[in-house]
Amino acid sequence: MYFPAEGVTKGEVLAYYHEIAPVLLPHLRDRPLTLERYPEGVEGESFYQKDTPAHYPDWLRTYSKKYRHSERVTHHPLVDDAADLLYLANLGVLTFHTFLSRTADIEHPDLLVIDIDPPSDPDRESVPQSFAKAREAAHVLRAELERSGLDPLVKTSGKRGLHLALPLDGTLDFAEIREVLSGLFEKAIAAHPSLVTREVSKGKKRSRVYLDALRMALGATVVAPYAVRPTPIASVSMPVTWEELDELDDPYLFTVRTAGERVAAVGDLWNAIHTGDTIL
DNA sequence: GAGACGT
DNA sequence: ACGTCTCAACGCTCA
DNA sequence: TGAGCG
Repeated sequence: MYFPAEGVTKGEVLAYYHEIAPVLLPHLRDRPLTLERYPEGVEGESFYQKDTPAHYPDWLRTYSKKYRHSERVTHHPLVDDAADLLYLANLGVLTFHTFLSRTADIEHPDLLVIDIDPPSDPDRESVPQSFAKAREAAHVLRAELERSGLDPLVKTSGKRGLHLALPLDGTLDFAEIREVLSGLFEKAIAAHPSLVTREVSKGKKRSRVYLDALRMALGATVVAPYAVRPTPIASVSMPVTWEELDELDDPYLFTVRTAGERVAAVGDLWNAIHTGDTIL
């Protein structure tokens, strides 16, 4: 029993990943992964795992990376097919976190992600209220990008926030992307100072949407679209259209129980990530 | 979830 | 034969 | 310098 509050079992999680594999796999392909594991279910202990222990099967490819403050080389798992995906899901992986670059050119991100992190003050703000601010901020960032002729994709994070994304052509490195992003954020903040901020507030209470350009870095990760999140209801990160977003007032609407049917109906709304080649 | 290690 | 431990890590800000 | 944060 992985999600006791909803009665969702480990078997259902595996069935979900199996069902969603055709749209999920292209987003994982060749991206080093960080795994977020809940081997005893969502109410049990959890841990992040970057390295691949020696006892993992040898058909599971890995990407080796030496971290500055780590003695050893870390062997990030790579997912090529449904077997790889299900092997890892069977270890209790709920959330797959992906690099923003691929193995072929690890220094140059092919994915720009903007994390819309809504206000978090449970005393002052309800989930619908803070999500409304996240939607507003998403529109502000979208409008700013559109001025450069760019139209980002959007998805729910599966928790309270939103993720905007653009495919990149791999010309710029992480530092250069951070610089572009900083400029974009400054413009957004200048236009809407009461809505968005780059300041981390003390006491983890915040009334504005937090924008963090530092998340575009080698080794930093983002929650993959369609990934399961460790919430009581087994919510998932779900791509949506901008029109849908305006009608959406529950960031937790999509779950392992409902996502399959939706994706069968609308396909992968983030498919453009694989074909686009935005030049910033 | 599973191996390493300690008791 | 069990119980316990481990399984990430960057760079900011504030005390 | 170190803990806390995202």
